[in-house]
Amino acid sequence: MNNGDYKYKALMERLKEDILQHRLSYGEKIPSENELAKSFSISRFTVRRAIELLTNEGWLERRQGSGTFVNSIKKKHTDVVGIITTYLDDYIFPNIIKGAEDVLTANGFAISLGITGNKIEKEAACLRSMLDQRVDGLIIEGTKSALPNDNIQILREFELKRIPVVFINSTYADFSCSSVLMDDEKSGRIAVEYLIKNGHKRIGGIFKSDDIQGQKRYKGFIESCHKMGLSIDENAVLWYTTEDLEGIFSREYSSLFEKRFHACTAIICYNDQIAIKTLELLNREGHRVPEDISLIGFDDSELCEISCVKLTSVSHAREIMGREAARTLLEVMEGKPQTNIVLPPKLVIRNSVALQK
Amino acid sequence: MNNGDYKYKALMERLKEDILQHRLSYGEKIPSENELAKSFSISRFTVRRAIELLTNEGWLERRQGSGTFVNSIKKKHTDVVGIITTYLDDYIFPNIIKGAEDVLTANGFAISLGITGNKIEKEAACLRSMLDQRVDGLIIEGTKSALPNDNIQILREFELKRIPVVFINSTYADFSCSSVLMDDEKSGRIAVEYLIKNGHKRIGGIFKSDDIQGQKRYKGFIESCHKMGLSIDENAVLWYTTEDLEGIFSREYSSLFEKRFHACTAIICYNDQIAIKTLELLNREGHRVPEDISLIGFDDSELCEISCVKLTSVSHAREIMGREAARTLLEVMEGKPQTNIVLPPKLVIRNSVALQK
DNA sequence: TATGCATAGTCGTACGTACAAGCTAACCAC
DNA sequence: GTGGTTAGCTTGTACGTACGACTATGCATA
Repeated sequence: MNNGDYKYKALMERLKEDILQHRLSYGEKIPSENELAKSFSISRFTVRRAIELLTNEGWLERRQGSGTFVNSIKKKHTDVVGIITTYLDDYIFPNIIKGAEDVLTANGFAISLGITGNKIEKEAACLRSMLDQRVDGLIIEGTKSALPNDNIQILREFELKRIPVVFINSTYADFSCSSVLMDDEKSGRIAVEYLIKNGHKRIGGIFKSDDIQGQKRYKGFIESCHKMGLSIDENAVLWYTTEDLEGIFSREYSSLFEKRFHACTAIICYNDQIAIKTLELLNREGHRVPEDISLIGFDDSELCEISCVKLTSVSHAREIMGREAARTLLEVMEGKPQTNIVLPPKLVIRNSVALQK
Repeated sequence: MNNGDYKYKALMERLKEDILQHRLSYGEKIPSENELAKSFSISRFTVRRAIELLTNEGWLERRQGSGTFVNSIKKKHTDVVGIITTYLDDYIFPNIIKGAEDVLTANGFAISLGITGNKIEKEAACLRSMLDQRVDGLIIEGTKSALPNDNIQILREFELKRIPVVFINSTYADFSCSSVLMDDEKSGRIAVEYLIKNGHKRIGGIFKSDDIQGQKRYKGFIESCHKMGLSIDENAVLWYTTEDLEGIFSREYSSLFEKRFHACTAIICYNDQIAIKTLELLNREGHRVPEDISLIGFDDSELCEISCVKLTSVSHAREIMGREAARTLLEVMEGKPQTNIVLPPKLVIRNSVALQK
């Protein structure tokens, strides 16, 4: 025995490895303490120490009078699943979480919740907390998914510990796992095609740059524009980040707004929240929606119905996304392979788009 | 040593008791293994076994070379706080949860979420899951708070394990702990007084019977009626339970509705959800709100703004309740005494109440 | 065939001993 | 006084031994 590598630790490692390599399989009885002691030339005390620690960690289960058995995976479960989203209290997030909650609690899982506020440091804290809590699985909506993200390091720890992860709404470029997404490019295309069908030719857009969803919706937007033979005025595409949100709709910036969009007959807004803010700004500046300018949003949230002008929007699956994410997670937890689900959006027509003559 | 009561368990119990009774205080060094062995006339091996188990449970901390110390409370923490509410995705619940989430994560706590759907069995499952997860504290909105509830048995386990509990919205009659409530009686009074001020004399009500909030709002309702010299037509007070909800607003029952409320000029509805459903039913039957009949709701939720007739409602503290509940919980976790906070409601006037001539 | 009992094998508790590793405080040399 | 050394304390690892508690199995008996 050399400095630091103790016999009981060696035995623990050996047994763990045997389990991971399936030399010992779940439910199987391992050799008795005396046998292990003899074959490793150590005392029974030391064997017991190793087995005790492995039992605490959930690898083994001892039955007095019978023997020691490799634990079935189930027993290692904490029966807690983590859900990390950017927001909780507004917009479509309560619905997504509820969908997941429905499925998970029906399957006997408790839920640990993390809210990032779309801040990378908060995401890191949430992820680490989930690891500390030893969740059995994780549903996560990525934070600033279009930017390089250091938290992938922490996600790799989930991989190492064989904790399944399902992404919703977006994925990180450098991390492969299951996902449940909207077909955001299609959403973008649907929006543009509807506007063009209504005679609009000069279409502006407001998109979120730090978010994959924003980029994909933009991609659908330009694709459809090209396909339909419309040129894109890059001046009429406004990009913003999470941190810009308050600024761009403030009074100081309304002249900027005017300048960028004055030639447009319609604006595609990254989501309903932006669409409503745009609507308010336009009204403030004396423009009427949809008579002077048409608006279209995304996600078909409750916001669409709140304003006086009911907002036309491209739908988000919401509860269904939550349910699908939970279902996918449960499948992966049972050993099934990764899957990537893409949900189809639908146009929900209301009153914010007018026919352009 | 007699059957079953082992020496190491006896020592464990003794040490635990010493800690709980503050004969050993946090951070203090306990006698060395050899001393304990001598004074209890057991071997050092047995002492080590007891101390090892207590260390695993978080009571003690060993430092090689220094000694064994009573753990400061902090170390026993899982840093997880449970939140159990009846619903999650709609109404005011996202706001309440968000308020609590804000405060808790700012203080380094993770959140475990339980949703009961106002079902007692689901509440039991949530509570047990929280115990399994060893949460450090619990914020709970009671399920069917006006009915006797067996889950108090489980809540007593929280008491035993010294896990602080804070109730929101309502409390259970037989279980005393901290709470953050709305002043629901006052809410009821405010609603009635506003209607009376607007000339209404025949006021009906729809209240939830399985819920303390429902009973308190009703109490405020009748108190104010008596004070203002109005008699109450019991026929015009409709009680319902969680399970009735779909039924009473269905088409088959609209004649019942008609019969109960035909003499009323105004109806006080248990909450905005009920008010909106009542509004829809009344519209369906050809009554106009507020011209033919006035409506008033509770909780000042987003629903108030959604319908074509904006709903006058008595406010709920929402985020503030969540924040206060979290703040209270953190205080109790730090050893401060129980507190019961009552938040004041406010009337939010919109368009669903007309002046009665 | 069904029942009950003895038994061998397993883990659980408990003792004693020895030495290693880590920490602290007292001590001594400067 | 300062700084390094060391003695003596603590917990950690490891051995051997003994017996108790529990389980499964198979044999003897009814």
